[in-house]
Amino acid sequence: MITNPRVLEDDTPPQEIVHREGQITHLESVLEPLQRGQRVNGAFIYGPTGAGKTCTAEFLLDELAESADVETHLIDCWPNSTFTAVCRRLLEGLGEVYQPNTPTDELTMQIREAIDKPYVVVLDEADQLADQTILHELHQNPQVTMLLVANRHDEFYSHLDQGVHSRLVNYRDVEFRRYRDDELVAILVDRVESGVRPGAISDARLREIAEAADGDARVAIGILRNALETASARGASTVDHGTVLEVVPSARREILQKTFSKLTRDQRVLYQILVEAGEQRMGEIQAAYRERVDDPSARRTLTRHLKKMAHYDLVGFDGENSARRYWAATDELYPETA
DNA sequence: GATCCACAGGAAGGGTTGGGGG
DNA sequence: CCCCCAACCCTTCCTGTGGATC
Repeated sequence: MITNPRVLEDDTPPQEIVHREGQITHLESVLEPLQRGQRVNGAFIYGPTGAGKTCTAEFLLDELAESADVETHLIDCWPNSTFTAVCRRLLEGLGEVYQPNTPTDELTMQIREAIDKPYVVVLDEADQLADQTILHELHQNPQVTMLLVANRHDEFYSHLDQGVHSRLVNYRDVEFRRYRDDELVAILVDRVESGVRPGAISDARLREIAEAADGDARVAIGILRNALETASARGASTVDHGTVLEVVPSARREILQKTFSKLTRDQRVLYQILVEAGEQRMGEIQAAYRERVDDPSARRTLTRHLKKMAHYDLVGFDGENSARRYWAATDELYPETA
């Protein structure tokens, strides 16, 4: 049934980017002066997960690298949130040797010297940067064009310090909204055409998958793959309605599991507490946490964890200051660890 | 409306870790 | 093998603010 498993992985780039023409045109026009060797400030790309931000950014980088004399690079700031970590990725991308324990000002100099022609860098998950010095540094380099990618526009800008903020004012904003169902169907069709035996899955099934995915392309592709694998394991020749409905939870759980695996012990305990107790305030969470852990971390650390988990969409919260309440975003129990 | 409380989140300092050089 | 240094994560301290209470 599946002829090319690779195209059913959510991190495989699509044959062609569908339904992002507006954003692509906009970004191309922003980057266009690079073709004539002129300086370009950059852009701020924002929207929910699974809306095609990273995918589109990668596409633009490839396109640029082919058409103009520019160096391009994409850095995921989620695992590279510190100044040094980003510098390290930058240097590696520039073909330089990164020497551990180099003082930060030397790293800065090394990067300045290594950038000897126009350089376009995508900082994916830019809202995860713990230190904004790198934004400052890259911005003031006339050779560098930054494409910043994050989930929420206002949240990102409000966390910038004044100096950086005022410099990014003239960055162009490019919004990616959730995909509509018909757009998700088009994305799935693209995958099916290049990786699935013709006739194995009908348009009606693809539409059901799109509806269940709730605007998230990554989820949609996950459901598609699960449905095909399940049907084919049963020896069926086509995917039926029941199979789609049946695999939705496991496809979602699969994505959740990936996220779970990145959590620390403290984060797992916090999540468990929220699943079991429902909506909680910080004081209650901390009390429950202290009962379960021998060497509890401080309150400040816990709020940091919760914030981070909220970014993963594992935890939700609402309210300001003393009115704040946290809850688990799903009711999926943390898988037992041996 | 004054006061207190609970909390968020910034800033600064310390402990720990790990690589490099003597 | 030991010391130094940088990084990084955590803690402590602090300020600001919304909500509750009287």
